[in-house]
Amino acid sequence: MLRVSKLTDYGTVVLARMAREPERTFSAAALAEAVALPVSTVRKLLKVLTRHGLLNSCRGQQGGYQLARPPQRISLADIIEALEGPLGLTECSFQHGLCQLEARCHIRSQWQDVNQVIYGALARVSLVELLAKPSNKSIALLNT
Amino acid sequence: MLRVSKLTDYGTVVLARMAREPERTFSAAALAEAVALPVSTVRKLLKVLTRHGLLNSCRGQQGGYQLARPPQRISLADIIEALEGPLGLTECSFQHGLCQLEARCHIRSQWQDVNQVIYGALARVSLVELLAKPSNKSIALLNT
DNA sequence: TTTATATAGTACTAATATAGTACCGTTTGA
DNA sequence: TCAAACGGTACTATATTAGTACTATATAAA
Repeated sequence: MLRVSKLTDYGTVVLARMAREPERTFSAAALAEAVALPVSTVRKLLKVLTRHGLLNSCRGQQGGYQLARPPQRISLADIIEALEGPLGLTECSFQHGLCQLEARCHIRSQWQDVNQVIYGALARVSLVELLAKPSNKSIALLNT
Repeated sequence: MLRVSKLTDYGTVVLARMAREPERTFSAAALAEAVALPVSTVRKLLKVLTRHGLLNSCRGQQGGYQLARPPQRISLADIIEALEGPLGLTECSFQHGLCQLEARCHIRSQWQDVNQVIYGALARVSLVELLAKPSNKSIALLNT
């Protein structure tokens, strides 16, 4: 239903939590505790986010994870791309040649436009906006 | 990967084809032929679109399907909602009480804003835009 | 140098959703 | 009356997602 995966959903929750203390280093266990999610799940999540450059990690005692960039420079688009791969509403908008209709299809380029617009909207929401308590603020921002 | 289902994808192709002859009544077989998709699949698709008011149907010999509204009044948002249910990027944005984190979650309302923005973008693309050959036209439109 | 802590990588199972198809019933025009 | 065409539903196979566990490696502190 045009839904992000649960892992992505969790990702935004976890990253938003981290954004409240952007300098702090969190262990997976501490984060799981803070957002009330299973440790295994949070661990998986953090690994992926690290691999995609949104987090820095440090092993060993006193190790943990830290935001790789200031919160205002980590967007929903970044998070979704890290956890779900490149955004593409249709198969054909993601990669050429997968769709057998491609030759006869007249609407491929239009889907690509739509993708770009949605990407733009998601890119304009950073962890800072995500964290902002009151609503309607981000909306205003997004519609510029 | 933030992707619409194949059925939705097919739906846009089929409806775009119908929009090229907005007054014409198409049988499922004729449409399937026109867009090179299996008849069974197209049949399923048309039934759902009819149930959701995007098409009018007529049974019997000489029966078939017809756009229920002028093409400029049928949007991607309509199509996606018909085939995938109400748009909601996260579970919680769709319905209250599903997510156990809700009480402790600070970003629910932000997701709702994001949904609205994406809905708006999809609502602004009608079958007419979808059909328009050259690209970058819809983009300009969408960013207003 | 040893040990406890913490991440990295991977693999696996279960549950869910999607894709695709078929069948039977009903309506309607010729 | 018959054939064309939609309506509803059910079913199977496949793919994806969700959740979890296990082993290896790195690091800081004792």
